[in-house]
Amino acid sequence: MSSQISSTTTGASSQPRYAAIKAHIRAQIESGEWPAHFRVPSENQLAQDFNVSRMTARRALSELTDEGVLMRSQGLGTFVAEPVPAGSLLEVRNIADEVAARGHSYGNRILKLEQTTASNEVAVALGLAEGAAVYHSIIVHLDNGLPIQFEERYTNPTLVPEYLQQDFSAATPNEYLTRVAPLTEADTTVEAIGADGTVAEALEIDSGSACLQIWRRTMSRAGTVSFARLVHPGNRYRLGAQLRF
Amino acid sequence: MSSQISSTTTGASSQPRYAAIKAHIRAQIESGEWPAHFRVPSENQLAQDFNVSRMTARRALSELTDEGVLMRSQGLGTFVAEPVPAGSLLEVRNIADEVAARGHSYGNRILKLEQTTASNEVAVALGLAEGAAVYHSIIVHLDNGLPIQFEERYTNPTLVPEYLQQDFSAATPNEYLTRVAPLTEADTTVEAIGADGTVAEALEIDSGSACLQIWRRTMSRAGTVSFARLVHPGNRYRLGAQLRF
DNA sequence: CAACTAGACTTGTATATACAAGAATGTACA
DNA sequence: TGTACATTCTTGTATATACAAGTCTAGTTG
Repeated sequence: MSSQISSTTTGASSQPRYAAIKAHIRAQIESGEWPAHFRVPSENQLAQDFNVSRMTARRALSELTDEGVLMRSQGLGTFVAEPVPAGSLLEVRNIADEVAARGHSYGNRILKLEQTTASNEVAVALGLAEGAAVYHSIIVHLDNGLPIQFEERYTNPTLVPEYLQQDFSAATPNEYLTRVAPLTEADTTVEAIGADGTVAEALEIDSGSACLQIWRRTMSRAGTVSFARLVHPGNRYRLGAQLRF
Repeated sequence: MSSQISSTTTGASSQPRYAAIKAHIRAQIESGEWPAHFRVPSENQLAQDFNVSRMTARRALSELTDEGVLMRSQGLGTFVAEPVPAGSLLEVRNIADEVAARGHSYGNRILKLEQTTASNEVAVALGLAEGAAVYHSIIVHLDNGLPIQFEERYTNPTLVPEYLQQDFSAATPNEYLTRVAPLTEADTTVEAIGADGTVAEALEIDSGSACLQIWRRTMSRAGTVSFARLVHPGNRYRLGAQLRF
């Protein structure tokens, strides 16, 4: 019943031997044969079944553990892990939609809309050379007339050439960008900061008061589209996410 | 010329030998000594420097590669990867693991561990009657001795009766809870606040300075297990997430 | 019966060794 | 000059071995 691997030589050709063991285990789990908490064969057992050394069998189990597929416990054994949530919550949502969903009126103030040269930080984030031309916009979003988000955005002009000509009082940058350059990926970082002078004035809050700052790099197939810094007054905004296991 | 291993016994005591190598490499990178794209010593070089076998040095490099800290290329060498954002937003992760993953030492201070009665807010969150008995704990988590998280937690005693008897210096509440009551779902809310007196003192920061506050309700099959408020100093913590579309 | 102990598992760490395979640098030869 | 080859780095795969350490079971002992 056990599959016998014939070739003695190590660096066979196509794929390493531990990959075959990983594939086998994955197949059992995906077929439902091995449910969550099922105890998978031990290292020694797998080594025997697949005719490899224990260290090779171990590698298969270790990698699957790192990948969240299995769980191991010294002395007990190796078990199939709970299925992962995988679902990406915390969608990249349009602030205007969010305000509308609350039944409030949306508005904005465009503080800046210009072409400038990329600083080192911006260049790295957008994958451009330092000093390259980039579009730069600063917009304050209003919820029932009250500032709710300070948006500073750097956009890649090679991917979105008509950015500066847009009417952002009609459609937000986010809305426009997702239409012209469908997103494939986004890096998001959340941190707490004290508002500096510029932000405080724009959001009509005291300088130094706690704000939620979100950095977001959005990428489409062609490259990094845009790099935005979104600042919310701490007491007027919350980020929510629901995770499932 | 071959490395002479003095101590014959393998499992020394505190931490494995490859961990020391990982920590060393991390330190060089974090100090700026080794910038992005810097070529790190080869497996053989590290093996010699740290007086371990090549396979042990290799393990350190491999794990750091899996963690996104390094990049390897057969025939060329091992290089420092582009810096990536910290913390992971989506997964409900153990703060102790997160600290350990950074190669830092974890510690905590238990400020409170008691049984009390549920306020209205707590009762609603846990699905209990107002005034019902709940467990209440306050713990400060340390990263290299520096406070990095203030954790205030209310736990449902009907689901986790032995909560108060746990030794939280050994396993964090998160760790313990996920063991005894496997999670099925979690609500997470992130906001920015100014630190109040209690939090400021516990985190050793100035009162009023910006903090990331995370509310998290964790549910298992049997009901709502726990309701936690996690406060991070804004300048010592970031939440990151990578979303795919 | 309870408590301890010894063994038989398990995973975890560490080493020494071998060969495969990618990449760079030199050197010899046409 | 330039191509081909050998050398020497590097990382990647695989094995055999040893001991450490966690967990359970069965047997022994008080």
